[in-house]
Amino acid sequence: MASIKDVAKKAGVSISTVSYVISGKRKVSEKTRENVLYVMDELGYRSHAVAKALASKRTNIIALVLSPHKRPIGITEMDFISAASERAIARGYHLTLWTVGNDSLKDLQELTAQGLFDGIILMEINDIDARVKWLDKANIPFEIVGRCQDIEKYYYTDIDFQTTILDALNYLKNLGHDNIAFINQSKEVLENGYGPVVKVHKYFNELCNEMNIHGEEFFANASPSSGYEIMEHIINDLKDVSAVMVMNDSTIPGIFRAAYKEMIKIPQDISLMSLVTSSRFAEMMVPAVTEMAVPSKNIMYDAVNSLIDRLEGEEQTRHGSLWPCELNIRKSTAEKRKK
Amino acid sequence: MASIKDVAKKAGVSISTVSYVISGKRKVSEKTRENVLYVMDELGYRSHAVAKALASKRTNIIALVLSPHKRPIGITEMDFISAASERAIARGYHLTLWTVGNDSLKDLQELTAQGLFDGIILMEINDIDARVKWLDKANIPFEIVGRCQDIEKYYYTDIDFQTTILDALNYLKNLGHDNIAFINQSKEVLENGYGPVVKVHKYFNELCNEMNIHGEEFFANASPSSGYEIMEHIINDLKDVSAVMVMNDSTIPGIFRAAYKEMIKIPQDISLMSLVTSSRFAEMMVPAVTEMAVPSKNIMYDAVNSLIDRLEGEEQTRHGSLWPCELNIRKSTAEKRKK
DNA sequence: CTGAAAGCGCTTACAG
DNA sequence: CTGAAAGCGCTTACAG
Repeated sequence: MASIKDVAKKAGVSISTVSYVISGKRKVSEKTRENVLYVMDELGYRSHAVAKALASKRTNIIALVLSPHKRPIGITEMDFISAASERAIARGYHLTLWTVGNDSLKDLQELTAQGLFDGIILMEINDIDARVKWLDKANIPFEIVGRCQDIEKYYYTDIDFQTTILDALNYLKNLGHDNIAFINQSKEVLENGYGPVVKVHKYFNELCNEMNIHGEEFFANASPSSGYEIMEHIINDLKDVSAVMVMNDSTIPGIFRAAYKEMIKIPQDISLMSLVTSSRFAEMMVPAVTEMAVPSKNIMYDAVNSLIDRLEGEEQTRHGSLWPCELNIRKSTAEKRKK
Repeated sequence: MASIKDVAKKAGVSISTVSYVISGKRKVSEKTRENVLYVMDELGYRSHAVAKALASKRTNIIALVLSPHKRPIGITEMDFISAASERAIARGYHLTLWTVGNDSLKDLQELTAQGLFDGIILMEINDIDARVKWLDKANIPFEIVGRCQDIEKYYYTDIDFQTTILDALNYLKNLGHDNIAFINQSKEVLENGYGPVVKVHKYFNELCNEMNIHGEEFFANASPSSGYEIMEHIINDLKDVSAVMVMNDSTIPGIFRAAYKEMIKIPQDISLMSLVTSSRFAEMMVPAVTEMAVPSKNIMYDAVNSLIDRLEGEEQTRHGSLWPCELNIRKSTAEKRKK
């Protein structure tokens, strides 16, 4: 519990000198410096984060905002969180988790008013997002993980959905699949303008056209039963479909159940591929699911670094970066079977 | 950005009066009180968390310590984290995630020295845990999620493993299973004294004896392939085993794979039951797995409440509480088949 | 019932 | 190269 005052007294120098030894913001003679350092070590001095924050107007804490009620925290979200926490700590910051309720704008205002956070990382972005506008106007440093309207005005990191869908379709097409069903998230989420769903919806349809693939899109709730229903429909009514793509992890167990019930083998009869998933999830399925895996580490490293760089006043050349998902070929996809 | 000073000036009272209106720690005449409240609202005053923390020596931040490198964060951990964050926010606190590296004691010392945290929640406890002793000696309020040596000296919340195993064995026995294989975590983890593994190891063997069940315990790494190997062995070499119990989520996909390969049906030929799992995980399996689900909300609510109660100087009657896992019967268990 | 003032442990302009 | 001092925005004993 030694304070800077104790160190100063014992070292026979002023408080400011100790402070400058620590921060390096002013030249200190080598002799005093060494002496101060020695005393600091002897007393086991650690700077008091709160006092430092009050004086310097910097807390070294950043907040990650999540709304678990709107979008439950799954493995993918968890990967984001731990990557962010790791990166923040590595750069000398703390990461706090701020789980907001329904009125997320109001919660965000509460959060920032306390002056506890140097910066904010916003996830689960809608195309028109009141929080983004407010943070911008309030002049609070923030980083978007996702994209929204006028994204070029802000700092962001996101998945490159276009490349992701292109890579996925290419992979399936090379296996001979040219009639593909795609299970997206719910229509409601699409209409709310949730970025990933909007983008994937757009690119899937565009790229199928360009690539001469017959693509049919379905919207499912985040539940196994919803996946079950749609898969039943695909198996029974759409006999030409030979591959199913999903961007809705929760439906996957239902898809397997329907296939099992209808005696359809994955991948022999129908190939299954998951988009924007966590590897840890895809590996848990039996058979393990071929996926386009979210590069969560890359994304969060970028986001946290960009935010902290700005907080520390570094030059910013970058405004945003996009990371495609990575193809992990596992056991749920195979060549289209000859009829 | 209105400060307490602005409010005081505009309301025509002293700073201390404003402060006392906010805290309620001193009687203020109804008239002044209302006036101050009115001005506060008008100026949109919010107390500055950092200044408040420095003056009051209370930051209202608690830290949750995790070591993701030792024990990757799965769905169960995630449930703990979000329950804790939710509870903390509901009580006016922030929850920060502190992910420590290999030398977790040193990291913990760093963490606490900064004076940023009012209290600490420690998870992933070993039977002999240097961090517990150190926190105790340093007189830092902390709560243990788990148990260790001399646990009655500390505050803790944990799973009631004895009841959990008892309930699980009873359930299986009532289905006619009296020859049960149990897949625990690795021998290494057991020898390191990791609480859940030590306890389940003990109770499984004790209770099987008492209940006249033939129980055989296996130790597996946290990987599908490890589950695959053991399940192959069970199927081929232990023909009398009719039920498998697991406390090692990561092995489960491997167990299913081995069953599938050996043409063993779950649950018709062998029942499968998972212990200390998250429902979200168990429901993802096909078939959905019968489990003893971790009551993560209850546990974290208890832990966070107990810690905050102590921080706020409330009387503590409770020292520790134990929560049994809850039986969720799903599709992976059935009556023992007649030979 | 209320105010003036010290103090929390730092940072940083000001002065020498 | 270094020190004395103001100030960050609060809380709380002290005084009346």
